[in-house]
Amino acid sequence: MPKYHDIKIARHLSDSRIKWDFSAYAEKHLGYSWDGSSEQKLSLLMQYHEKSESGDSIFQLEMELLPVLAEMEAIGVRIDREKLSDIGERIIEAIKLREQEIYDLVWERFNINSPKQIQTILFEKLHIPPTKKNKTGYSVDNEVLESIAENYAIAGLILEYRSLAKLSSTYIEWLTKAIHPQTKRIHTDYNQTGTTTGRLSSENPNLQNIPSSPGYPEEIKSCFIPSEGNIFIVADYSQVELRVLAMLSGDENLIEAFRAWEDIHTRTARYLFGKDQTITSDMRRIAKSVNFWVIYGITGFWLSKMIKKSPAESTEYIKRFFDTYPKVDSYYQHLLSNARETGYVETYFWRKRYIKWLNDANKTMRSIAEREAMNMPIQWTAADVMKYAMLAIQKGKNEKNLNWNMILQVHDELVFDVPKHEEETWLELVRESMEWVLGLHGVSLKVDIHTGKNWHDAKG
DNA sequence: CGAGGAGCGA
DNA sequence: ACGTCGCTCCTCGA
Repeated sequence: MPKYHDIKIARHLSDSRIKWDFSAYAEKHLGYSWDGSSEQKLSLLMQYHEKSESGDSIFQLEMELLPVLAEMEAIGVRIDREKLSDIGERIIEAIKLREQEIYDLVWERFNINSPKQIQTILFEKLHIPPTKKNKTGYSVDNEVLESIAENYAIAGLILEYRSLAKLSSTYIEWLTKAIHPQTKRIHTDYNQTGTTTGRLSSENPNLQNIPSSPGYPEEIKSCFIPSEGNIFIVADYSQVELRVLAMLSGDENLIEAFRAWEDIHTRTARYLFGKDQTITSDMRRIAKSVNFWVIYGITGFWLSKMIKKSPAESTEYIKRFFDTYPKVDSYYQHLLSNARETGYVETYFWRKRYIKWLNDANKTMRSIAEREAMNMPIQWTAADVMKYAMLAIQKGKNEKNLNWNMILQVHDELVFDVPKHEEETWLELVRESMEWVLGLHGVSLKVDIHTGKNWHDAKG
C-alpha cells in the first residue's frame, strides 16, 4: 500500500494536480466550477477575460506558476535527521527541568500546557493580580506573563517551558514525522489558492514559519541542509514593501531615499527628529518602526505601544512621516476615495480585492476596512512580485539547462540548492530575475544574497 | 470533533 | 479600539 508521501509526490508530478488547482482557482476567483474539459477551460478563460480586462494577467501568472510549485514540492528539502533528533533530546531535558522547578515552586503538579490551569495557579492560588481579560477569563499569554515575570519567578519559568514545548512538538516532532522515508527529504505543500492576499501558504509541514531566534531555534533551522556536494543560497528582497510604496506613490523624497543607497531608517529618523540631530540607535529604532507600521495604516495609540512612547508623541511621528513623504499621503487618500466609489482596490498587477465596510456607519468597522484597503496594494503587490520572479527564475533555469533547484519560498525569500560550480551562473540569473520584475520612477527592487552550508548559515 | 488560547513566521 | 495574512499545537467540553 502506497504511503501518504508517495501519493503526494506522484500527485504533484501528474496532471491531476494541475487539474485540481485549476478547479480550485476557477471556483474561487471566477465563481464557476470546472468539469475538467479543455473546452470549458478555454471558455472560462474567455469569460474571465471579459469580466475584467486586467484579471487575465493574474490568471496567467497563477497557471504558469503551478508547475513551478509542483516541482519545488517534489524536490523537497534535505534534513539532517541526526542533528534534529539530538536537539530534540536536549530540548526535552530542558523541558523536564523547567517542569520540576515549576512544581517545586507551587508544591503541586498541574498541566502547564493548559492555560486554564495556569490561570488557577497564578490568580487563585498565588493571588497574583490579573491584568488582561479574554473570552473565557483572565489571559495568561506571553504579554501577561512577561509583565509579572520580574516579581514572580514562576511566570518566567512558564514562559520558558512554553517556548521549549512549542519547539519540541511543532518543530522537532512534526518535522521529523514529515521526513519522507524514501527521499529522506521534507516535501511541503504550497497552497496557491488558499489565501485572500495572493500570497502562498505552506502546510504539511508549514516551512514558512520555521523559527530563527538565537539558541535552539537557530539550531533547528541549521538542520535544513543542501544536497550532497551543494550549497544553500538564500535570496531575499530587501524592504520590498517600502520600495513598492515608493514606486506606487511616486513620492520623490522616498524614492530619493532609496536611490541614495543610504540606510532608509536613519534617513527617516533625520526627518522625524530634525536634520541637525545626531541619530542615536533609539531614534533609528523608532524610525524603523514608523517606516514599517505606516504601511499598515497604524494609529498613534497603537504605535505608542510598539515603540514605548506616549500616544501624543507617536501621533506626531506619524504626522511627520507623511509631511516628509507627502505623496504617500495623497496616494493613500486617492486610493481610499477610489475604493469607496468602486468597492475594491487592486495591486499593481491588477489583482483585485473587494472591501466591504468602507462606507459603513460604524467608525470601527470603517477604520478596519480603511487599513485593509491601504495595506492591500502594498503587501499584495509584493506577493505578486515574488511570483513573477519565481516564474522568471524557473524559465531562465530551464532554458540554460542548469542543475540547481529552487526549493523553498518564504514570502520575500527564496532558498536554492546549488552545486558549487554553478554559483556564478546562478547569481547572474537570479539577481536579474528578481530585481527586474518591477521598477518605477527610477527605484528598483533590491535583493540580498547569502550562501551557506545550511539554512541558518545562509540567512546572513 | 470543534472552539478557543497560544505561539511561530512574513 | 486598533495589524494583516497564514499553520499547528494543546486543552477542554459537547
